[in-house]
Amino acid sequence: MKAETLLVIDDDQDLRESVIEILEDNGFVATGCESAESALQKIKTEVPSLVIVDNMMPGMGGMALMPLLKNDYPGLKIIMITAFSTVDNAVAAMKSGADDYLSKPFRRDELLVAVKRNLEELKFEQQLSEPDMDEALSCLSNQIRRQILAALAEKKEMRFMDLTRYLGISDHTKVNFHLKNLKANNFVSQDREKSYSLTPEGVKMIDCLHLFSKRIPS
Amino acid sequence: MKAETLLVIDDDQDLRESVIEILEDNGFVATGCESAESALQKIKTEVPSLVIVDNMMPGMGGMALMPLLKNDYPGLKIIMITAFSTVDNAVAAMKSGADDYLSKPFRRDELLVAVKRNLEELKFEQQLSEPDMDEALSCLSNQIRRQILAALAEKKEMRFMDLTRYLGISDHTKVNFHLKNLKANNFVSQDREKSYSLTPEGVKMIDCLHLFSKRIPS
DNA sequence: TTGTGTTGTGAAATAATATTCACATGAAAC
DNA sequence: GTTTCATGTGAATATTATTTCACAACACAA
Repeated sequence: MKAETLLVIDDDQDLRESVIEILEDNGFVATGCESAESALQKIKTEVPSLVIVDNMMPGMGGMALMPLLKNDYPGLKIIMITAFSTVDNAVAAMKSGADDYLSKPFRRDELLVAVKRNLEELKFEQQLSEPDMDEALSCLSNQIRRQILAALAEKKEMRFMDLTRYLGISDHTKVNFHLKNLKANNFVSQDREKSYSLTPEGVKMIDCLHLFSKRIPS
Repeated sequence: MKAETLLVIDDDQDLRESVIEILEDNGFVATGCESAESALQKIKTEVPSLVIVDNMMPGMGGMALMPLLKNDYPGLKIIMITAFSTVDNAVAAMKSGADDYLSKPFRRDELLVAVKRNLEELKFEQQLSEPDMDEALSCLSNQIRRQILAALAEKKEMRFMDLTRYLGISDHTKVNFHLKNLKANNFVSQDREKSYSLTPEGVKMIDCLHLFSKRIPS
């Protein structure tokens, strides 16, 4: 995994270089651009993980640049810095795609906190194709298993044959098959009395399903 | 399609009622709650399209309420209003899930513009045709397809062989197979120039994956 | 004891998914 | 024009997932 690079876009050379220095002092790899236009050019050859962009610049301003960047590089994190900050401006910046917003002058640690936090979030978001998501999703991709989870979420605890009848499935071994699968994935557990119930992980899965169906009402 | 309802959450009865009146004068259906807690309760029985929430309230504040709402009802639009607004507070509000932010006191038309704009956005987002859960989940249960979606989300647009190489898969027909699947499910489309990109539904799937990965790491 | 319902196992059959291979087309490069 | 790469198809194969079936242990009631 290659190092994350940061790009500082600001027409004020002093500020730009001092920001770069702060970042480099803290182990980041940072470069600079003096305008939005040159930044767009530069990013074509190397896409940074995060850009820090000034609002007011000759030519294209930071506010106009951000939608372009987010459009071409949706994963890119953007921190906007601005001298004459107002609430409205901050809200507009966030709506235009800024992930964070700093008012000038800012302290060195404010900058670093913002940078680190956003890089953390980026890393987190990039974890999309993780292995244990595999199991969870393939488990959930089966309708009967979803029904079982839903039934257990509803009834809290059920015995085997009650469950199969509840689901209206005639072949009990079929239910058993899926139940075993859920047990193996630790979404369902069986207590001493042979009753089945959701594990905490199972409850989480139900949660996910709810989010899903809310996000995908059909 | 039933009328959109708006919910105004504010402990200040005068302000709450005047906001509701403004909204009703303009043809909206609006109700009120005097606390975050009672709002959570109320929303369980009827989910509004948009909520207007005050920042400072006894008990749970608006800032704490928003993530809860966004978590349970991701489609819900939230406008935060606040008396002592600062840039930092506005930024924090937007990061916590606010879709818009108004400083008190606000003019009647500021409120109305914000409400209308957010309801427009909501309508727009809902117009995208919705995939169903079975298809969505079985599509997402395959790792390569998730990687393709993630790659396209990241790069916005890719040609076939670039995608194949990007994923590090030697057999291009394998990628083709999954790409065809994604195309068939309308998560990915191909433009005139043979480049592949996410459809709006595909973007939604990426969203769902994010929801997922935020929940799974226990 | 005999029957009846519950809860299970494992193997075999079947269905669904995924991978590989052999080949084809058209565009660009040499 | 020949080579090379990008893009793609369809059939054969391999792999997984799911269903079905035959059977068995146990409890409990008639």
